[in-house]
Amino acid sequence: MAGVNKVILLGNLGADPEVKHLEGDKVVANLRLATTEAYKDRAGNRVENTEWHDLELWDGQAKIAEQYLKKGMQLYVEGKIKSDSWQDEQGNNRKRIKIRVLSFTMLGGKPEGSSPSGNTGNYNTPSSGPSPSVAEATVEDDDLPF
Amino acid sequence: MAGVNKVILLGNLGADPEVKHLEGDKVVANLRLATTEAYKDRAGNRVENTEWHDLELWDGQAKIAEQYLKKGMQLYVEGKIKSDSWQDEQGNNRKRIKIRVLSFTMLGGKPEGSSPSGNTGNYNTPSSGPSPSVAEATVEDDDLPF
Amino acid sequence: MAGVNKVILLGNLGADPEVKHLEGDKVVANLRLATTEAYKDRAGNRVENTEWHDLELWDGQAKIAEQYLKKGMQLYVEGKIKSDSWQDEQGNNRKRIKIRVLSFTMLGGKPEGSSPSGNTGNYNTPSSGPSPSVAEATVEDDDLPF
Amino acid sequence: MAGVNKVILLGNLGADPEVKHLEGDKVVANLRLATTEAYKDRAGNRVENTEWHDLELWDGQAKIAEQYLKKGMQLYVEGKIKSDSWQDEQGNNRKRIKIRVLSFTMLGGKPEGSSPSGNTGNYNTPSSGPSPSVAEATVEDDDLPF
DNA sequence: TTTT
DNA sequence: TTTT
Repeated sequence: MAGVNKVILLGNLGADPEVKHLEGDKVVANLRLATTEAYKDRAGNRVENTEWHDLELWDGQAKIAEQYLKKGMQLYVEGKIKSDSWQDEQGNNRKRIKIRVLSFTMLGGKPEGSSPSGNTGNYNTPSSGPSPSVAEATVEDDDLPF
Repeated sequence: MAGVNKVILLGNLGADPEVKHLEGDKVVANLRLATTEAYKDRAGNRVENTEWHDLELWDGQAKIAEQYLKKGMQLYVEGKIKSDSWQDEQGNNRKRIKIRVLSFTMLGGKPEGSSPSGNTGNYNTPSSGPSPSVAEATVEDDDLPF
Repeated sequence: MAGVNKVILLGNLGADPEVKHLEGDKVVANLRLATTEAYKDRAGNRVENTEWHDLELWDGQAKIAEQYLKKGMQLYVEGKIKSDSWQDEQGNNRKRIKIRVLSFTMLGGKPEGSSPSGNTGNYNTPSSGPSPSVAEATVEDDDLPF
Repeated sequence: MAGVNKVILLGNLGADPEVKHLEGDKVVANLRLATTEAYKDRAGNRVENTEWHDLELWDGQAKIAEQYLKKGMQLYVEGKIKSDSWQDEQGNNRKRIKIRVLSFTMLGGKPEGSSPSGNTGNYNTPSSGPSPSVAEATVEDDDLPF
């Protein structure tokens, strides 16, 4: 029976993308995305809970990620859960879950009013952030705007 | 920054729920849900890909799961990704991901290939399926219909 | 700024699809889908609330809808909100909203145990429901399995 | 049968909230949210398509909206489709659809092209934007942080 | 107008 | 390891 396997995330990148160029023109990008949830506990104290997600993007999306995504940026992502299985060095069966990204939208990064100064290597250097022509587009799977 | 961490699944249960009654009236149910995706490969052959998800439900939801959910049933689920971290016997840091269920809806059905007659122990024995009063309701988190 | 406009529905068809074959091989199907919500009011009485949605499918999807979808069937749908504007006979500006379907999954129809007898023209005549080859596939936009 | 009726939107507010304080402490806020989609047409030209959504929030959410939401802000919204029916002045049956908001998250920002300085009356006057205690929280239905 |  |  056909099913549904859908993930929707909105959070911030913990690091710049890690991109690998494979043989046959394949490209894969891995991202770490943090989603933070805030609530009050029984004592009324504000508690924050952060979940880290491993995202995987391929080909056209991976290239866009490589070019535009930077540590700290806020991202909206749609994808699906995918598990990888392998054996570790001790021969144990291991399983890991990744989010295979199907589309994403860049929402910008640190809010306006924050000081961009001193952020060498930041996503909004050298000048003013992602180029509008990309920042305004939702990036679909296998979309190749180049 | 507030984020979004949302999972939507529609699939079939691979087994009856595993339910644990903990101290202090806490109840937890664990479910295995399969979501199947079908597509054609480059050669035009139909390929099926099944992903298995570990679901976790608590308290009121866990009790409903214990009473009504059975292997083979079709389920619509909303929840969020939650990771557990621990050390295994060899002292390795291990991480595992579960779907914390926030609401679910029973859709009936059983997986294809099962025998529609003579389903001893099936979810719709002894007579005619889940009681309407529950089968018709979406089960929200911390909902306690008893 | 790129945005998100996403609708997820799970409900039952109120009627067979209405299909129009337009010039240039274009096909459009219109569906009425009911989503029902049940809750208890303050007095503890069970209340049902049904919302009716106008769905629009095009081309390949429309043809699948024409062939397989029938009144009463249960459907999972993803799409987006689209508004149409026009002037009515009195010259008033009118606006109407439709759900443009991007993918759908057939979940079957009336639950097992219901009597299919006497349902002439029903979705599960003459024998045993939608053909597996289609019932098992999620139908994506512009997907043409014929 | 229990169903699903879910809407996910990410867009910008076209105006400040319209808030009405009703008898019995009820409060309702109406918002206009634009979601913009960009794509290339057959000729390769970039086309933008904006859809406007009518959002409705009640009580605690409406008060938060009144206090913090301003024209131009970027918002992530989850809700459901709700239709209102009435008769217009000519006695025609009319129907209108709103999005009943169940939770929302403020993402900051304002639409491109707006002037970042001299924003009198803007959402980040008089000083520095939404108070962190609210801006960081997702606002759930019937949540009353006051 | 669906479904339970 | 992000963000506020």
